[in-house]
Amino acid sequence: MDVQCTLYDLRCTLSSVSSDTREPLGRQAIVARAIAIADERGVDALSMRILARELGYEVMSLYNHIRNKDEVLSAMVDAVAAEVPTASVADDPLTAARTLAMETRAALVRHPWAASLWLTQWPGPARVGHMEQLLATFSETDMPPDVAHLAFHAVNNHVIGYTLQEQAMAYEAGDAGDEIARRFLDGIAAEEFPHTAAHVRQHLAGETGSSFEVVLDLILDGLARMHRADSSAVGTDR
Amino acid sequence: MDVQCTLYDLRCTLSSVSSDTREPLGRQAIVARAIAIADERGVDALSMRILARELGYEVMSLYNHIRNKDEVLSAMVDAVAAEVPTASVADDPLTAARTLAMETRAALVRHPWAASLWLTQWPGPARVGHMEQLLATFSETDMPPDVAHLAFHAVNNHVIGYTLQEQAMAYEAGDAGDEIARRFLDGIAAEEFPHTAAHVRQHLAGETGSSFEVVLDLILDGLARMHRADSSAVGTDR
DNA sequence: ACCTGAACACCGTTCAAGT
DNA sequence: ACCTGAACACCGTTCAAGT
Repeated sequence: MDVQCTLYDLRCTLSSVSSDTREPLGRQAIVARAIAIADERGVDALSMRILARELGYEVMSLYNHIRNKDEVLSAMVDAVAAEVPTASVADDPLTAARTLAMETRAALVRHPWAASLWLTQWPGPARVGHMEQLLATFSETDMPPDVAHLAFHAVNNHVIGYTLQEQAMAYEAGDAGDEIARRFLDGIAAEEFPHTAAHVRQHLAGETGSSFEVVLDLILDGLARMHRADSSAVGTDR
Repeated sequence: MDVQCTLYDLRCTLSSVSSDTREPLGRQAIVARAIAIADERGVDALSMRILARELGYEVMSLYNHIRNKDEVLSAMVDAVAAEVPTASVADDPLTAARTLAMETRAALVRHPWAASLWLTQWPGPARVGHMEQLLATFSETDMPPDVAHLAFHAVNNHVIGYTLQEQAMAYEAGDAGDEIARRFLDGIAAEEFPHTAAHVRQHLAGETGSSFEVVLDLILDGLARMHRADSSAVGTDR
């Protein structure tokens, strides 16, 4: 027993002196590595076993620091939510909402796996903070509460829905996102589906740049108009 | 060899006469059963092994009729797309687009697993038909092509984004969708996140019924206004 | 032509044992 | 306190053998 202790201590000493290249395991290190893997190779390539190997540990060691894989995924999205900068207080509420939407989208584009997890994973603190912020900006407008409620969902849906849709399009293609559109075009009978063929061709021609912003503005303008119509009570709308 | 053939034939005869309760295997039967399982227990509960067992076959038999699981999933969404009734030709284009959006949403609500597959799975014939139809209705308006292109994405994003978002909310709760909202409310500090707490309370109070339609109309109105502004060239907009 | 047993290379997670 | 070997109950898919 004396011997055992000595050997153990020796090993600890040795490893602390040098030789042990791996960083200490912990929730933060795990999540950071998971994000790196998902960024590089997609969420599908993220397994607990691979995650552990890349960290230099065995699979089971992870469970000393996190409850299960779901907790890792939750923490990953929350990290993305934390990347979204808080909107400037100086701006008027609606443009603050606009830039918040743009920044959220930017974060989701930086981490293409995040949009779908955003929907399915239980919201962590950063996500709740993000909600709070968007809701706060709408409450600073003079929208009535029910319109503000609506505004939150409309903007949120657009940000996530648009990004998901876009990423689904580019999913299988490598950097050349066109590849997939071209393959799709080849697959359908252009004479039977003329509008679809034309639509895809518009995409290939790149005539579809900033539609995220255009639709976002359309929604925000619609909301502004809505509450203006509301507050002017009797409609001298036109 | 003679004996073998006889035995085999005998078994075939017997089974065709009675005894063999299971229906013949085929692409259609497989997809139908897969949809039934996903409807009842969710997509996560759908494995090839379970699917085969419920059909009365071994797993590997499935691969005589379909290439892989992905093909099954693709066929499942396409079946949902096929459920969406074609819009009446009598309506004016924008209301036709509106009812098409509503019907699509209804189909996605009937099959809660379908919305996320809609985004990730390669579109089959019914999905292409669905695209074609929505694009066709917008092209029948007098929108310029670029606005029609935008309209397609805006409406599509809303339908899928809204439904996904909504289902994410109700995901873990059983029939009582409130359960999850209440749990969320308990989890956050109401004084730190007042707007978020208020928002969730609005949901619990049920003050949030038809927001899908309201936002849809907001988008469609915005689009109509947009092309009206476009076509009247010089803006006598107000 | 269609069904299937055995096998392969994976999963996430638990539990008891190690230091 | 933290790490880990062995094991459990799953996956999707292939291949060669059966009738």
